[in-house]
Amino acid sequence: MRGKQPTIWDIAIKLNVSISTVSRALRNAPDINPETKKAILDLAHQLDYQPNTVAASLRKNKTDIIGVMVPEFVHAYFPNVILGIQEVANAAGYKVMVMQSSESLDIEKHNLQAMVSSRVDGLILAITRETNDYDHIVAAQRKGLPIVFFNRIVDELQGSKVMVDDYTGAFTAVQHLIQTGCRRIAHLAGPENMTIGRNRLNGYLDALKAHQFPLDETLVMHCDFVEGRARKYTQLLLDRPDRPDALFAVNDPTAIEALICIQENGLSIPNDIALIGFSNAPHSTFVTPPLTSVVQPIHEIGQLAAQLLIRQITTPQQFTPEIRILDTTLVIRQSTRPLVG
Amino acid sequence: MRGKQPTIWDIAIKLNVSISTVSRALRNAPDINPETKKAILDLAHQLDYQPNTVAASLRKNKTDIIGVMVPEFVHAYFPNVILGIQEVANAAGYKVMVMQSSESLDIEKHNLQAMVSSRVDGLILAITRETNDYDHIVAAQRKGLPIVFFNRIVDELQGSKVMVDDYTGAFTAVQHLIQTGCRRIAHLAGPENMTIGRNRLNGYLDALKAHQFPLDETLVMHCDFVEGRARKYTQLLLDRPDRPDALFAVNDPTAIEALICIQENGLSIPNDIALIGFSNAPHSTFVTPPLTSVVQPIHEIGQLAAQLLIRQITTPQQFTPEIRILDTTLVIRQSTRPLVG
DNA sequence: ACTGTTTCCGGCAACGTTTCCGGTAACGTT
DNA sequence: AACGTTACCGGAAACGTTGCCGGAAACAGT
Repeated sequence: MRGKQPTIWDIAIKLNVSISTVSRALRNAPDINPETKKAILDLAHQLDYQPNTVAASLRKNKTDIIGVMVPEFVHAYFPNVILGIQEVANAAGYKVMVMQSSESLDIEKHNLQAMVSSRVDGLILAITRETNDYDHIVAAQRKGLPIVFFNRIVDELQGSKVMVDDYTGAFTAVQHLIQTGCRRIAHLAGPENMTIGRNRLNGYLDALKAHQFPLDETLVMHCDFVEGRARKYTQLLLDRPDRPDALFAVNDPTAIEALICIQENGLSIPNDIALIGFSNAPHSTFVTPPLTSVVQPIHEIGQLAAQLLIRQITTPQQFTPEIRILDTTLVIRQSTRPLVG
Repeated sequence: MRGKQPTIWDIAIKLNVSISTVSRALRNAPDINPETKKAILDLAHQLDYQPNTVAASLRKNKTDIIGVMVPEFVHAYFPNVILGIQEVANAAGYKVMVMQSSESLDIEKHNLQAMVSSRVDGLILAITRETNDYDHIVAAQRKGLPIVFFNRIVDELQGSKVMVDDYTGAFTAVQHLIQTGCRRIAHLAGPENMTIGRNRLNGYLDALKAHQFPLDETLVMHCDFVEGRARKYTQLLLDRPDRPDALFAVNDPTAIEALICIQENGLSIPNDIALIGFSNAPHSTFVTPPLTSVVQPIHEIGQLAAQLLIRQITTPQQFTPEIRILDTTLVIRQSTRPLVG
């Protein structure tokens, strides 16, 4: 930004008042004459004055910026929660600064540094799939940076967290597969160090157990959110003589990879293999057949995370970490068999 | 950010040097003794010192932040160009601040104000579909804010622009429909005030003309990027006695709406109706049938936009607006009929 | 011993705000 | 007439950097 921008100084001089008065007028403080205030506001408008927030931030020791870091945003999930975040953040007078770590721990560290250097007032964070030590995050927290976690939750970190009821969601999904006649159900799983992976796995396991299904550990494939792995592992499953007749995927992108693989093998969904995803990315409705999926309230996750963070920022003294668990619902489409009876 | 962070002052005192020296060490200036530099760097590391960039920005009159504003990022297009932007921006030492206008002119204005208030060094901008006056943008430019435009381009604005060869892309697409035997080709069009809409429309029209097709203006439906409209208009087309046998959509989200509508009417793609999209959002490969589409180099668009912007920021004196037009390629999948012969 | 040059460092003024601490004038109250 | 109160305003110090300018010391060349 090259061209000199007008400052409160310019306004003050032109109106023969002090900069204090101008400042008072601009952020409508009480101690000011309505007339002078109007004059200042008019001139400010006429000059198209835009306050220099970086100066204000320095002085106030507060940037009114909320940082958001997500592993990626080419799939629909994260953009949608960011939508929710922006909604409540903007309403509360905060700007939102989005960064993506591209599932890389190094970039995550680097971005985190940039965030604290930029003195964001708080951070909403979904860690990388490869984030396995948390020193950088703890260090930032110790510096006083409020962080709320979502989606990629990990027990080792403390702070507010918003998550969904992964266990029940998974349980219901697998139960539905069982009730529609599936007998060998495989799981394309997420990373086990995250609750998102562990809880969905446990829901899967417990649903099998509840229906007296034998446990076959070779049926859980750890795709761990890495692109392309679901496709490979699905192929492995299809090549087995005791091929499964259903797949429960840890999320929709994983499910869609599986779907493509299944169809490439000339198998039909759901007759040969039933398929359930998790997340309900919008385009899970576009694929053929439309994907049965465990829907989470994506938008609400973002809103809630922002609310918790803002509360922590504004009233830090009475802050205690809060863990919020939102409900999921199973949306049945055509990638699973119809319920008989 | 509550807890007091260490400053160069703390380092200076503890080491009995001046803050100037600390500053020199930190941004490795030449005039400094390697030993003192090492001592400072060590202590900085030990204290986990993170420079206060807002102070530095104020002093340097430069934030090293590039703003990006897009109408939305729940579809894959914009996230992907942002990826390209971040790549070159980060490599050049810039942070990226992303905002979305949600296709609302008011939000666009508001966000733009926030951007100039935050004193971003430059802006990469795709305007809203409802942006029809440009005063706010021109005002920002007059203040010295470098802006490069992409995707949503408009003749009334000047500045660097990166776009794709919409005309040729559209022409080739429609020509392909003709060559595969389609005889009544409709166009689900974009807004005509944007070159993206106008050029694709012209490509469509000229392709028809080049093959001596009669012009039927009732076959171009102005969907203008508004959600749901493509579906409605496709239904109108399908209800006509002289139903078209092909649709050329202004972009992929529009195409997918049309696809759903067609299938709901029990018609087959491409036999009853062939369909071509534009943009190649990744999930256009997931739908059934996979979408024939005009592919644009999305990633490259972002990279190029960032390069142009950074050049303008760093060497403003020798700046002249640059308009870059990237090539598209037609990727043929199964939503169009096979080429005979 | 003198100048000139190099190497390193400190002082200090900015950058544009906010905000505390007063101060003055006008007014009402005793 | 003296005082307290109110309403408004100005001065000035911060916030944490950067970067110019100058200065001291050390060293080289005459």
